[in-house]
Amino acid sequence: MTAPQPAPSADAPRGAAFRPHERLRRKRDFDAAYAQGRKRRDDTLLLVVRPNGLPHSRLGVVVSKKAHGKRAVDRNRVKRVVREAFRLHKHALRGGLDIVCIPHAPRRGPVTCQAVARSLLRLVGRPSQVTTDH
RNA sequence: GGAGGCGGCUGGGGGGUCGCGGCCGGCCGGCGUCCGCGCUCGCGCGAGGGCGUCGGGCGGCUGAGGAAAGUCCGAACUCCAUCGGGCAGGGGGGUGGGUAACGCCCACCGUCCGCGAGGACCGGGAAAGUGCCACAGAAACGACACCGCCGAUGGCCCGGCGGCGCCGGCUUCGCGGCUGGCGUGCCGGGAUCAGGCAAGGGUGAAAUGGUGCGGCAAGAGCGCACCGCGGCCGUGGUGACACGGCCGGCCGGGUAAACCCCCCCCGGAGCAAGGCCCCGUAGGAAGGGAGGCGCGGCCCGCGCCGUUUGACCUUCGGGUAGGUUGCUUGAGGCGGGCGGCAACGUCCGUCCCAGAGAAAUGACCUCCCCCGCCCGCCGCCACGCGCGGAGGGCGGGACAGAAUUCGGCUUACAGGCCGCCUCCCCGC
RNA sequence: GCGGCCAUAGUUCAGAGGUAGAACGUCAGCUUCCCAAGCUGAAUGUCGAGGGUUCAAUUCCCUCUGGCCGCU
Repeated sequence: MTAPQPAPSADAPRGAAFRPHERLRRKRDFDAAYAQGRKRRDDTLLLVVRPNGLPHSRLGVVVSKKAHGKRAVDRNRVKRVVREAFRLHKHALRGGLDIVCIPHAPRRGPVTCQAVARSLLRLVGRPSQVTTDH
């Protein structure tokens, strides 16, 4: 296997949990990220990244009604997909960051877990993990 | 067999890997506190236990909908000290029931639609008053004129007849006969006047009830029959109303989802309600100030604060987007008995069934089920690339995600299942 | 989550139960050597969608759709 492939996994590895302390839960967390963070983007995601001084990273997801549709079920699906991608690949991402993840409006089909994972690895992937994925 | 009506139910199923929220029970670790024990004169140190709290990990149970949606009604609950009057304002509107309540539900009535099963209806009042009814049309709220029809009756004009009266001419001795004029009478005509009439008049959404017969000068509910309308009476029904009889000839419309009248209902805000805790150069400064605030459109009533201790208002300054509670046992679900046509009520048994908070039910794989398309194979064949069967490949399986909680309504929705009923065709 | 408001020409807005208007903009002509300004004239709407009341609805009523605002 070559560079950052997302785990194609029918059977996902154990230990890839996503706990409440790994989330951005307060408005001030988001505000701090917007005020001090750096933006990184590709054609799938827009990330706002800020070092948080913790041993682990924290993730917040922003899904607007304008970009992802009026129905709550669609927006919730996008959030779950992003969290799932983060959960399965956080070991391959740089630690100690607050990450606000804003998916772009989908063109051609829904937001998929694999596409989000690919973007995360490209934008905030851990450099030492590039060749040792498996 | 075909077409349709109504009601109810369901809303893919099994397995695997990795995850998420909540509750419960152990385990490990940190911190706080308390207890007693050992060493020590003591400060203190060490091992242990209880409680609380935080974090990690393990096990068990559990975790979206019929609409969770829209927020259109109604309530519960909480706060507004109390909710008490009146006005204003808003809402509802056949009748009788159901319900905690409702604008909801059930049954019935009426009108309209459908061959029918059935369906639709914001369905009180227009002789209490006001407003509006464009264009067209003779006329639109009054009806009266206009066009038009008639002109029976009384006049007028024209023609005819000959009855009568008067006057005259011719003839006759005369009676009489013929003839002319006037008046009168009768008949016919004119539609000229008085007058009669409301049938008809391209219109229009709507024109003083409709159809038919009689009647008349022409007509007209003028008369009659049926229908429609109104009134009275009787019968049935709790009632809306229905049926029957008699009477009135019917002096008139529409619109109240226009104002309005009648009857009934309604205080306001909303779980970001509200309670507790934590934090807080804090009970700050300046100016105005005798009244102000509480309830929110107004008034009254009532209560509270204030005019020495300064209520209240304006500006400046300061603090807040933390925790916890409210938070899920409820007009509750399921099963059965009884009452009721039904909505529903009642009794008994049984069950506990999501409680998040940048917001949990997800991701991926696989098998089955259903549907559509394509491929080749087999069988039937009234050969129509039609039907049936096993198989392979591809695609699809709706609407949609709890946020204080219920009762409704409305809107969205693939497919499937069940029950009752109607109409048409065929066979026996 | 709860509560409130709006939708009419390309844009900003009027409007009343009876064939829908203003301003700006657009287009054409005149004027100018040319442009601007000025003058003259013209084009234009399923009145957000569906249903109901009415003879008649953009207006009145109901249901949707889209958009905007507020909350300690």
